[in-house]
Amino acid sequence: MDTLAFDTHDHRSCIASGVAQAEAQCASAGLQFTPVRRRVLEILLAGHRAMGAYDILEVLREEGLGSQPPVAYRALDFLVSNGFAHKIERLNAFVACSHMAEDHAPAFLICRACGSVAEAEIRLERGRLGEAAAQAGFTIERTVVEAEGLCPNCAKGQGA
Amino acid sequence: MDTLAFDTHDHRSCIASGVAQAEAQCASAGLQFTPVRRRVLEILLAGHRAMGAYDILEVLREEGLGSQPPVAYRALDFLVSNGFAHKIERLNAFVACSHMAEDHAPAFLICRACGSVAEAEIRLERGRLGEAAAQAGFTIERTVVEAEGLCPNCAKGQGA
DNA sequence: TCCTCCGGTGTTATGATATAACAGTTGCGC
DNA sequence: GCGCAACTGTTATATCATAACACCGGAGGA
Repeated sequence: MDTLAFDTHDHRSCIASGVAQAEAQCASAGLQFTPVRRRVLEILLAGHRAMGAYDILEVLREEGLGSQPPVAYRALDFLVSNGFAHKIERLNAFVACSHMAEDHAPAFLICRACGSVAEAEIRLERGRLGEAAAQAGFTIERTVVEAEGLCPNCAKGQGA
Repeated sequence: MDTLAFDTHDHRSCIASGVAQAEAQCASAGLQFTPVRRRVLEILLAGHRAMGAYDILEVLREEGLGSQPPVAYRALDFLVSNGFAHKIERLNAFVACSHMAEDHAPAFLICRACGSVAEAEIRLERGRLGEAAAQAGFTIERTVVEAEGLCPNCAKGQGA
């Protein structure tokens, strides 16, 4: 469980190491880690929270890296399909992946008060839903697991 | 596990019993089961699959029950908040609940080929994510669990 | 009885999210 | 040089969702 998102910390290193990992994986997989893609990943890593495509687009626009939605969506598609970022369906938003090295099925804890998002790993296939799916003959290819609630910081502050 | 959605069946009875259950629960909880709300639930039960708000709106419109988006969204909000229907975040769509009697955390199996959706029940809080969340001090209030893949029927037909 | 409040409905307008389609560019191998 | 493939830039539009306000009708008190 990665509770980083709920703690204060210096994440300059997250950004650097995230980008470095992505770069390395792209190099070894023959994928193009272009400026726009790199920049979008940096923005996500820097935000360290879920960001909408249009939030990201705004940053890109200020930097002259592209000003139309498809620019952001294409970069995000690339990052998501290659496991460098994830989409939070519940929020229609994106976060940088915090376990880039491993192949994994992501799960998220989303704080409804402060919007922070923590990434966990869950092997749904091995749990009850997985059993039920197997029994029904259903082949799971992809999972969306998102829990919404209150993070420790916000729970302290307001109780509800 | 409810694999109904993957079997052929006569679901006139699903519709009747679903509506009856909702009606009974509304009566006992002092909620208004108005014509629009009833009709939207019927449409969802009849579809027996995930439907977009605008799909539903189109039916309502043909029947003179309202023609603007808020009409559909309000009825859907009512049904979802009271557990008579669920939203599939992955599809931005809605399905009638198949376990109306029980208080439950829904989980879904979504076939990417035919679009059918089966509802299962899962107690995420009791699984690994629940443990991790508890350990991190995170309070889970609501969960989104959706597995995408191939249902048995589509797997037979096309393999991939 | 009448009034007021409240929840629901009808409508306009708009916001937010996402993609289709096509032109232009660059790098690469033949 | 040429064709191809991948990426980018842009226009236009599709799709999903809600804010805001007017109206209506029933419940309950004065």
